[in-house]
Amino acid sequence: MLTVDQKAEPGVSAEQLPLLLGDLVTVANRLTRLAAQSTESAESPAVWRTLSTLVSLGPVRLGELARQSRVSQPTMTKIIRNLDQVDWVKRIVDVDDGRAWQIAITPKGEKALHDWRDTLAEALVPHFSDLAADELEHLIEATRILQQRVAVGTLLSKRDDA
Amino acid sequence: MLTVDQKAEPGVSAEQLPLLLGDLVTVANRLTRLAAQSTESAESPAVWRTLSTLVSLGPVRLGELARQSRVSQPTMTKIIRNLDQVDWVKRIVDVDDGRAWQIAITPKGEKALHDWRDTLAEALVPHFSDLAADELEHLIEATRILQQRVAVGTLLSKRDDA
DNA sequence: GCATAATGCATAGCCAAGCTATGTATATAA
DNA sequence: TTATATACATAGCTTGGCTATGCATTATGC
Repeated sequence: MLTVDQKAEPGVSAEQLPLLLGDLVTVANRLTRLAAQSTESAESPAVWRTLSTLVSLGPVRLGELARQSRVSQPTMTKIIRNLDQVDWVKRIVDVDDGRAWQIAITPKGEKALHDWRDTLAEALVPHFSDLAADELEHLIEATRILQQRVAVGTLLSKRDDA
Repeated sequence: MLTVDQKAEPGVSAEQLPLLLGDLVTVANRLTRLAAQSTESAESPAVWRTLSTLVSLGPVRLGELARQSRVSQPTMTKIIRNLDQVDWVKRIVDVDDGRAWQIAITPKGEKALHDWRDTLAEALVPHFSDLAADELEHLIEATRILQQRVAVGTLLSKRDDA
């Protein structure tokens, strides 16, 4: 019976997966808009995404930060210039390479990110506070799965590194 | 036992929900970037989001479209101007109100959206094709839940309409 | 019916996040 | 040493965001 189940499931995902992905990406973008509008944040998702990456990875090269954020290097240069100006990140000379910078989040940047997350939670909780336990479980697991799958370098083939 | 379970769950969600929402919004934004980068789409998420809304809702007023997309009206005016120029949407005189327009998606726009979704699926499937059946189930359910919750007008309190 | 207020959309102006192309300095390879 | 590659900055462009304002139409109040 387990063998039969395993044979059946790949077929299901092969049929459902493409449709799911379209819906998933669309609703993800809607959620991003909901977050932006409900927090009335003066900063953009790119800012929070960048700061989150620095918290997760620690100090990292500017180019690597761009890669992790899935944006071009000049875009990241611009984002960092803005964040540097408000002291949310700092540039550290990379002693191993005279061309490179290490970018690190500052305590001020960590606080800003923390504040944003608090504001976000407060704004969004009313949309989700009546979730049933199993629904909440789905969201928790889906978040975990997505975090794993969107992480840079996890593609099954080498295409993601191309 | 059911009563005990129900009493326990609200407490869990009250503690976990804020943290989950921060992670969820962050990963949603990452997914949007993954989608944009892997499809190499010349169009932005705002375009696909707008076209998707028109498919879902049918012809709708420009201002209502802005509201459904959670952007300001002038922003939507700009987006529609671009979509009108490439014949992905059409403007229809609103016979009930001389100030208003009805905006509808064209067959050409529907095809463009369909093509994008195909391209998206093709690009993203390698990231998700090895999902276990239960993982896939979590994503499917989470997508359904999010679609419900980000829909305009579903907030528990009236704040979303303010 | 007329005056006033409200509404729907367009325009204006600004900013930030995206991109590709190019430039400059440094590091690596031959 | 020279040629090539790499890391980041700059330049220029576009689009999606915003608020403020303008204009025409509609709704409301008297």
